[in-house]
Amino acid sequence: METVYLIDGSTYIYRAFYAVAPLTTKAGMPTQAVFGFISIVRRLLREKAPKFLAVAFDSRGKVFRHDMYAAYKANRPPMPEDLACQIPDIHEYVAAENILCLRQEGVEADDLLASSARVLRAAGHQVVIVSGDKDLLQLVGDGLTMWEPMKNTVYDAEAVAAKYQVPPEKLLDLFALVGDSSDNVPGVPGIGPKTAAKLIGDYGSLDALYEAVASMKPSKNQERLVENREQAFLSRELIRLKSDVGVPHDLTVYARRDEDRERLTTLFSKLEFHSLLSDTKPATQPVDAAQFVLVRTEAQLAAMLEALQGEPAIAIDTETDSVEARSARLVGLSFAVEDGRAWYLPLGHRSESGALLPDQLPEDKARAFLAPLLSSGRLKIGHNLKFDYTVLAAHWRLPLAQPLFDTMIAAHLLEIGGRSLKLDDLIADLGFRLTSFAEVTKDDARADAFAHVALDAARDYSCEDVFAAWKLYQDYAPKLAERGITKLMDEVEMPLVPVLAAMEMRGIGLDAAHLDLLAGEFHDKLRRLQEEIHQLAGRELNIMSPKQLGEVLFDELKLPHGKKTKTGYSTDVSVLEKLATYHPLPAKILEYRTVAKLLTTYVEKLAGLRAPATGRVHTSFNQAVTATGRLSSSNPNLQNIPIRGEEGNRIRRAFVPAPGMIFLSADYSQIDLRVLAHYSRDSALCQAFVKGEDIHSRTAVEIFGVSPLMVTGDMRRVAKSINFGIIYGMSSFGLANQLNIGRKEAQKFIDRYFQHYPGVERFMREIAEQARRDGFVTTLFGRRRTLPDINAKNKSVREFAERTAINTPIQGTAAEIIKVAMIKVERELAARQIDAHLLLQIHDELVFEMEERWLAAARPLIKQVMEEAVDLAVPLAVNIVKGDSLAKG
DNA sequence: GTATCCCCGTAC
DNA sequence: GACGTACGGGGATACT
Repeated sequence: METVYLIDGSTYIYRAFYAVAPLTTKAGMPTQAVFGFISIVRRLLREKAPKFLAVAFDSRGKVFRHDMYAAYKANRPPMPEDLACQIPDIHEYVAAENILCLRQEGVEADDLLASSARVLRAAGHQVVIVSGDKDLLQLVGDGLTMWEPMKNTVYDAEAVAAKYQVPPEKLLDLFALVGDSSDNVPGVPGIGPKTAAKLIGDYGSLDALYEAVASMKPSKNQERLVENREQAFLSRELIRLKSDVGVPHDLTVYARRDEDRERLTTLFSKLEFHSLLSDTKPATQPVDAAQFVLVRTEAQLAAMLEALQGEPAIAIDTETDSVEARSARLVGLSFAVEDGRAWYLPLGHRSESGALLPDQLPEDKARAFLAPLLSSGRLKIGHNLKFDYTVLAAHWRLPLAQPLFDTMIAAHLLEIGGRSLKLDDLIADLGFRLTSFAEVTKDDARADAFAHVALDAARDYSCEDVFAAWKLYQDYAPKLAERGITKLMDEVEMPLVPVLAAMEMRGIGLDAAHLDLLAGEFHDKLRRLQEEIHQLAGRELNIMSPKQLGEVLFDELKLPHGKKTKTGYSTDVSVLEKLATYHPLPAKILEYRTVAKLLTTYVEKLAGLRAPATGRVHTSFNQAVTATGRLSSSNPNLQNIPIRGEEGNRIRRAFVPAPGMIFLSADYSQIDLRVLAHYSRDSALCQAFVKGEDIHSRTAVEIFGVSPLMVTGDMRRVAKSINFGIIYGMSSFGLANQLNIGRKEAQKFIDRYFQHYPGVERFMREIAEQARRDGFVTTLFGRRRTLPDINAKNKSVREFAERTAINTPIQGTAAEIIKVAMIKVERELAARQIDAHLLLQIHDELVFEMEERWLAAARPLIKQVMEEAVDLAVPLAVNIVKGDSLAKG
């Protein structure tokens, strides 16, 4: 018994055409459907490694269903010319890949798939249909599943039943009632999926339903059924798949054969699919351990260094006994160079009793030998170098010197890897499979598992990893150059690595007593609020459960419900605030939520993460997470510490400088709007910044048409909302919601805004056009964000991509500016031997720690370096304040 | 019991 | 549906 994959070619041609960003050859020949189609097939080949498969296509022209029903698919526009011209290349690809192609005049792909599935099932084989077409779900059953690669979901009989409320064998009857507007199959008008599922569920089948229809009690639905009887049965025949068209019975015909490399190469060259071209070269290559050397003695270490001598670029990896770099001890170090040679230097392998194993050089000796290399100006390559940097700096006081090349960050810049940036996953794309950590440690769950791995096994594992990093470098470096972001990599992202590592190592001080005080107070307050809430609700409930809250508010108290969520009625702030006018309960709930949030997310979390010895918390600043190039912070997230409200500020007060030190906080004033001014060159906006005006007041002057002296607090508030909204691509609806005003009025504000800042409107229009044309947007330093949905058919999906297109260059550029500032500030402080150090970055703000005596020198220097970090069309402005905690004001 | 989704709320 | 980027807590739900 074998598993056969049957690919629904036709739907994927269409999907690829509409879903993938427009792509053409240099000469303008459209290619995105071919590319998208190839991507799907390649993914199947890679992930499922099918031994047997076929792909089915629709035939051109009329099919038998047109004879049954002239209007079949009549509402379908003809295939767009841009797509039609790609069809031959798709067939050429299937042929070159040597995959069985099913195609027959007068028959649709669905029928071929149904027929093929039937004969294969009859012969006892498993069938997996690769498709996103719901009509094919009627085939699902014993031994036959459907895989939807776009969503990566598998449908078996249960999944179908869960989705449609009827088992797959009754889907045909269900669809007969519902119809299908895309194929112009009528069904019974007025009957949707819900009603249909109920009817089929109640009566068992379409036939049974119609037998009973006469005796049903009169209703709208009954009328509809009676009136459209013919249509329902016709619909069923239209949707019913034909499973007896001629298809190969012999399994061997479906067997996966070797692809025709030359033919593929020719095709990919013609289509200018450069990334696929390189893919075809190394199919799968085992990592060759023959050139992996275990370095046991001083002589061997000297020999290794000798071999590394002439190498301009060296990949490095550290093995440790902990995932926490700051506290980790070194277990080993590995090095790799271009031709596949790699070395493993064991240092901290231990017996079960904890004693060091023999055949390992002493650490101080290793350090002395390696220091010249690690401090040299040669390129050091690694995957997640911040980890290795931290281990070496914390453990050996030996920071890795620039230049660096972090393959994880490079992959992120190149938008490679989807959601996984793990070394194993990235190197798999280049055709290598690595031994997993679980394999080499034999599932040893101890934190220091690697220290107990035998030396030979550790050598192979570590050398594989460092070899992989080298290979990634080889692949990524030219791709960065192709995108024109080598400078971003070399001059921004890589120099930032040591800066972030140092910030993480320093941590920030926490006042434990103050946290304890807050915890006690918040607990008391929550207890009191809980009692009051239960009193007002008339019963006990879990206040944190939106579900239970909804029951009390909307079912029991009958308060008016507003917007819905997927699972019930919303109970978020905006809803509860409105309800507060009807009943005292919602206000109490809001208060409870606020305090609970502060207690669990901040007070308790921070107290738990304090390092006992120092009382400091050490966040992780991640450089390869966000789509725009911002940093993110986790464990704990120190970029979302509360700032609004008195209680939030009390949490900020828990962050304190070390004894004898002070904080200095420097934040960019309106950096996003200044970037917008730079991009748009809008003269009013630029002028406002050049003159150093309060931008929100200035905007208020413009949109309300009053003199500067007449601007009220309310006017400024409205202007501020608009200024922020603009950066996010907000609509009149959004602004209206934000300001609690009518939509018309909101639109009026927006109109007036654009009237006075016409350059901004032009910028927004042009960036969206550019995104539609290129399929991506870029930042000042060339970071690219691909927008797959920018030409989507679905309006809300497309509009979301458009807002992203507007926001990303602004947010991304602001992120780059502050990154550059961080690098320069640290450099300048060090050059002047000013002992002031970065602790935090909060997107537009930098927090430093220093002794008071450095303040006078540090303050103007930091301000100047930040303001001059990059050269924009408008000046950058920095506010800078001293503090004895993070509290504001 | 664990993993994941969803809702909600905090920051810029 | 309607305002962009994150992280994270807790409940609800799905899965093992």
